[in-house]
Amino acid sequence: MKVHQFARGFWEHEPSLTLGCKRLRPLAPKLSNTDTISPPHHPVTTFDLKSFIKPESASRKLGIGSSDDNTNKRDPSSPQGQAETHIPGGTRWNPTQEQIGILEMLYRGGMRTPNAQQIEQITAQLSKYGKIEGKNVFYWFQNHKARERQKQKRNNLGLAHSPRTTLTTSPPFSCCVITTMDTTKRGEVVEREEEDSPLKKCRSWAFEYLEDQREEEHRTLELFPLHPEGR
Amino acid sequence: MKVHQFARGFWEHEPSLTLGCKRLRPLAPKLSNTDTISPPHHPVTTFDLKSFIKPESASRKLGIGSSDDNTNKRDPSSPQGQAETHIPGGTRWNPTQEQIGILEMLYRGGMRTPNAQQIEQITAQLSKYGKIEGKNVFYWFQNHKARERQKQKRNNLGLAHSPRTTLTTSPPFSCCVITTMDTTKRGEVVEREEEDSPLKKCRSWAFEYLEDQREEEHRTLELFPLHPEGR
DNA sequence: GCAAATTAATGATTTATTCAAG
DNA sequence: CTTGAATAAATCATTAATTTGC
Repeated sequence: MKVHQFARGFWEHEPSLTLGCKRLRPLAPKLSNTDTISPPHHPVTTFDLKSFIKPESASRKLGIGSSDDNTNKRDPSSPQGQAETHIPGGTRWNPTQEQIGILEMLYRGGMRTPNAQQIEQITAQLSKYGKIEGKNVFYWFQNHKARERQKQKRNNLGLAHSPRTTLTTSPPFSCCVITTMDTTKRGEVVEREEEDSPLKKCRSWAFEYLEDQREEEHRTLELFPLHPEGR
Repeated sequence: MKVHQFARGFWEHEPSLTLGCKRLRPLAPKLSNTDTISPPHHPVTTFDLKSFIKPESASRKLGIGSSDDNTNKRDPSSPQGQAETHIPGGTRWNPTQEQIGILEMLYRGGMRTPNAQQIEQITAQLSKYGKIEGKNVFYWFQNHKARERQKQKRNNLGLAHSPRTTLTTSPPFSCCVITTMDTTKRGEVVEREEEDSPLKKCRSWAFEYLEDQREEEHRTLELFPLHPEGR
């Protein structure tokens, strides 16, 4: 691996003096990290996070085994069927097929920037299919939205205009392909796990969730913060 | 009507504040931030949460319209969807003198992007001087950093530089920028300690906090992902 | 058939912009 | 006009695909 990491964006300061004086004092043994003090957060989202990880450091290993409280649970009974095993213990979120499916469905359904409450609910649902945190959901929407935009922009450049705006990308939502699914509701884990079952459930949940959200809008909405997360 | 959810702001809520809106409901047992923050032990805390509000598009509105979403989007005339949906009482943070003082001190001390844990601690401290939430702290750093940069850029342009490049903008952090503190910087602005304790304490806290942070860095840092958000 | 070496995707952060409260 | 808040755009970084040499 390489770790090149240089300060980005200095268009703002020239190489004039100081360079040499920059980092005297090691006090920031930040390994190879950025200059800031640490990891960050987000606008409203704040999630948190891991901080310094040294790519090559051997220390970080996945499975550390000790999973204290929250550790992952890697889906409960998930047959998942995939031969794969990414049980990462630790790095970035690696979405499962089901999770992606639900997210895309929500996206197609019109969701773009879910609020905290929605994120929480979505996360709760998705966690049935694999380890996931709220921030992952948040990021997914941010990235997906941005990348769909890029993609689209690229396409537009190629061919401008055209009255046909039918796009496969994000249909109005109402129409759904999902409808029927399985009437069993989003009941929790239905034990019958067939290969189709999981996906089916996902779709079902997403569909209902969107429906609920729509109703919510009509209704008043409670606003109040939700809980924090207890840390 | 609109009233959308507005969950904004939860990040960390203060125990008692409440905006006067409807926010009954105790919700989660958040820890009191003023209290000690050390929970069991979490490597880096995780804040989580966010809020984001989608004006109203998400579900319904979008649905009906044609897929304009990807079609053109980015219509210059229509900036972003934010706007509207403003809560009545929702007001924005109005920092007190003490709070600003501490924040600036931390900034001068090199802090630029505090992580969740740091934000939490800072917030706890600042809440002694007025209502404040974690996100306010986060935003403050974001904005301050960005605006210092702008300011600096403007200056550079105006003066075509000059050997003096005050690096107030983004010092790598290591350089001791901090020294100032109470050593009587210029003596002017500082009202000296005679003043009352408030400011003094602020400075004192900020100073010590930075010191602690530095030590922290030397010390180990655990790396490994961390837990999710609890709940 | 593998596994190092590349490359393509995409998760996670940071920076730039925008909007509006005061 | 200042600046808190929120989003979008740009980047960075890591993982999964894919390719390539053996």
